[in-house]
Amino acid sequence: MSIHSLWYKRRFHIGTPKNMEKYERILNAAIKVFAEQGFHQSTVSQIAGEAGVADGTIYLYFKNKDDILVQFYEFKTSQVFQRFRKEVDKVDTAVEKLRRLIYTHLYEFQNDRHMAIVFQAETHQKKRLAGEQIRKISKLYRDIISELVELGQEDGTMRRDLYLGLVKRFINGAIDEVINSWIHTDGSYDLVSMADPLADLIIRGIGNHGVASPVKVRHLPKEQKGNPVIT
Amino acid sequence: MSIHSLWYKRRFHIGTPKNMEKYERILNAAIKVFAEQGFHQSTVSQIAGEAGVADGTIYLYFKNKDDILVQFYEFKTSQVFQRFRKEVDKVDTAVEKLRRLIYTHLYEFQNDRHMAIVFQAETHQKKRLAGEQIRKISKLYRDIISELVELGQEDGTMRRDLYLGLVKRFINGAIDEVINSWIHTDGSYDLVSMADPLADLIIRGIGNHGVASPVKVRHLPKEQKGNPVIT
Amino acid sequence: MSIHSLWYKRRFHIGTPKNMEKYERILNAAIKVFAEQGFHQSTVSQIAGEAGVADGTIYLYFKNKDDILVQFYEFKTSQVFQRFRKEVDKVDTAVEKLRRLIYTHLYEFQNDRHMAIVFQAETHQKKRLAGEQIRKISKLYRDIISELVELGQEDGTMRRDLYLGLVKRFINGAIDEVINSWIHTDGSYDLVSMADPLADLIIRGIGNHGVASPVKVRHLPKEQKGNPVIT
Amino acid sequence: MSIHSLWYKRRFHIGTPKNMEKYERILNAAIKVFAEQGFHQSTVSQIAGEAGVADGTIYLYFKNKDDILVQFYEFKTSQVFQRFRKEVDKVDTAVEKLRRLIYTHLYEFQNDRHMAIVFQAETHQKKRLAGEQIRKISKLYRDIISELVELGQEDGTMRRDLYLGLVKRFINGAIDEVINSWIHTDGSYDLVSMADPLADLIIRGIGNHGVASPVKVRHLPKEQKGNPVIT
DNA sequence: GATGAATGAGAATTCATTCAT
DNA sequence: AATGAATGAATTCTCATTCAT
Repeated sequence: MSIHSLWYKRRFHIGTPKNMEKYERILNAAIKVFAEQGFHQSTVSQIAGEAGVADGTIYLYFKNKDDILVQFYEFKTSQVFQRFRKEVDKVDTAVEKLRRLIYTHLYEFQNDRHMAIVFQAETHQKKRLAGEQIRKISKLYRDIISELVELGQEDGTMRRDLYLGLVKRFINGAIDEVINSWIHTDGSYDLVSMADPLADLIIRGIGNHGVASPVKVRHLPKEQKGNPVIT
Repeated sequence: MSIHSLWYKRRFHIGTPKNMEKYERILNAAIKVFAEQGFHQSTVSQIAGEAGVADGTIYLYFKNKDDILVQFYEFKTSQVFQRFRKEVDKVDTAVEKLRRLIYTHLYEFQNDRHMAIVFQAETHQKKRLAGEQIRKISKLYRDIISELVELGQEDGTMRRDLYLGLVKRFINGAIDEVINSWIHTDGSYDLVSMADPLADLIIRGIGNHGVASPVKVRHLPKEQKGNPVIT
Repeated sequence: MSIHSLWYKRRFHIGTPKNMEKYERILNAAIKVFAEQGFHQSTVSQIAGEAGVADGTIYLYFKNKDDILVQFYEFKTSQVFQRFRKEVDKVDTAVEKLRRLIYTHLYEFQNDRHMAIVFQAETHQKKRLAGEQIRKISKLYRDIISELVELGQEDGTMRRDLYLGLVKRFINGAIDEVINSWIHTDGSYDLVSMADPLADLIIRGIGNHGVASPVKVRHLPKEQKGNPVIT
Repeated sequence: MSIHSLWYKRRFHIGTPKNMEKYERILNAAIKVFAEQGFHQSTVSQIAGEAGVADGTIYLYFKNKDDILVQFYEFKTSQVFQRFRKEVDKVDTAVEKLRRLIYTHLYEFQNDRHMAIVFQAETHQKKRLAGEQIRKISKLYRDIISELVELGQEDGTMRRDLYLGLVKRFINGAIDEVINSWIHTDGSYDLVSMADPLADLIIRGIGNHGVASPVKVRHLPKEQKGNPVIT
């Protein structure tokens, strides 16, 4: 009867604990291997070896190699991102929410380095294997930021002249790159300790407002807009 | 000396103009193909086809497939980044320099979309094929930012309490993600128009300073640092 | 004697009725699956699924996948062919015997389409998995024809100038192809209705004897024998 | 430029003689291997080995393993069958045409035993890989027979009470099985020598017409039609 | 006896790279 | 220099068979 494949069970959460254990073992092994070598450089054999199962066993739990990445997002990453939401909901003010988002983000990624590496690498691919899943997660993340900024605008702690679409990317990107750097220095420092200074930068910017000379938001002359003057 | 390979010549720019033309043709074809399919999904045959040369010809100009990516960074990307340096040097104040950096960055990436896509995707891989080149470019970029921030601190337009290592990433990340978003929406809007608002965000932050309630830089209680309190 | 396999019992018909029932269930399921997909395209899992048993159970009743085909011939097909013998024995004249053979053949194959399909397909393979069984059955079939023709020659209803080896194939082939055509048109017409006209053709041939111009059994000129004259 | 694949050239006959030579070498090697082991038991490696090329080379000339079989029918078998048509057209009377068809058929199959084996085996599969090609060839063959019989009916040498659809299968099947038998006895006798006796059987049938007792076309009693009486 | 998860040998296919022309 | 046919190592995936439960 068995079509020799259990992966669909997983999708619908009907697995027995025993199988679940092996499923997670393979998934974690895969993430480790992906983190070390990148998705395309990794072979199914390596994953099987790392998980301590036979090559064929992988295919009982995953449709194919790509599906491992898909499920990484669906099953592992989205768990983490749902935790962001929960954490953010625990505090009330916009600024506190932002701090907590950043803190949790860095905290979770620091505590699961392999996930962090795979997430950062694969999410930046244009042709992504797990496009659907990534889109769902990104949406969740940007929704959190949107809410948070809108709240801040209401309670007066955040500027009202902000283009939300840009702000979301601005915040997201700043956090992302801090994580990236940490990854590429092999996690040699405490990522979480960057949370507060980073939140501070996002909120206050790097300008020295109102102190010495107030920032003159001097825009580039119009003619430069269309074409950068390479004088 | 039956030279069946010219790639080392290229590296040191000793190619004849005629060959140079073919070299660039192949490199551009490769970037286009990489942008469309990702490095690993692209085949040497596809690149050759796009460049209008035979498969074997690729190996007269490049050591191997990986080398194409290496030279993309060495030859193409670094050109662009050197232009950043030039542009930034043209203005004097820190804030102007920052604006010009962002502007040029977005401008150049918007004008060479294939480069932008390949750069964003491949640069985020941990196991990078062109690690050395990327590091050089990143260094160049971060040096520009460092200088710029230090200048700003001297002339009083930028905060003096900034951890430079973090600021660099903060700025880099914010710009990066704005580009990423643009790529993933298929470049449907004018990326360059984001330059000024983005510079503004980086300088002023999102906080509403001195207006209503000044931002209380309230740090999370100490005990939360080690472990996020999931209360 | 931890017997984890009963297949040898089956071979000698010592199974208990209960097991026999499961044995037949699996065999029929296999034939159905083989008929639909061909032997090589069919998987043991599919057969198990069709039979409503676990994959491993198959191996309690059959030595391996090939053995299913072997037993198909040994157990199923040979039953049918023995029925041919019985039917033929019921009538006395050669012509009646031939008619009855054809009729029964078409009748049985029409009534067990899966058997017909598997039989026709697998019997024509040169490297046959069940070679021994097929040979036995073919022998049985040809023996029937031999007897029948010899009888016909004795009672004067059949020509005496026949090369028996050829006649057997002639008859066998004609019947076979009629069944084949029926299979490949998805059994859309009544196969049994072909019995009489087919018998007629075998007995009378297609020639218009003694009516208009008697068939001149004109043989090709000698020189054409060794090599077809492609004039 | 090359997509590393030449098979489409072959399809449209644009190959250079040199490539053509290799194409035919592979095709013949494949047919030999298929004949010896059956299509499914044969591996691409075996074919490559037999042809004296690398495994990958196969894929320059054939889309995939299945395509080898498809092209066997399209390129090799159909050539042979077109020769049947030519031969048949060379003579005028129906009976001569039939003799020549049978003769050529046996002659060609005897002279290309591997082709004969593969043709007989794969053509009888219900789920055929080269269904389209087989259908074309079968049509061609049956058209020849149709014409031939119709001609015979006109010139009075063939019976007018024939159901053409059945006659075609009757003739086809008789020839087929003679070839089959020859294959399965490892071609130990002269197949072509069967041509005349076989043609004779087809034309005259096995009945002893007009000599002793004329064949009473006695049909089985009606009640036996629906259900064979297994008394 | 029955099960079905696990195994791993084996097969098809791809593609970077070479090299004779 | 340029070509592109040929190569064969490497990889994914399948599935018959086993065996602990």
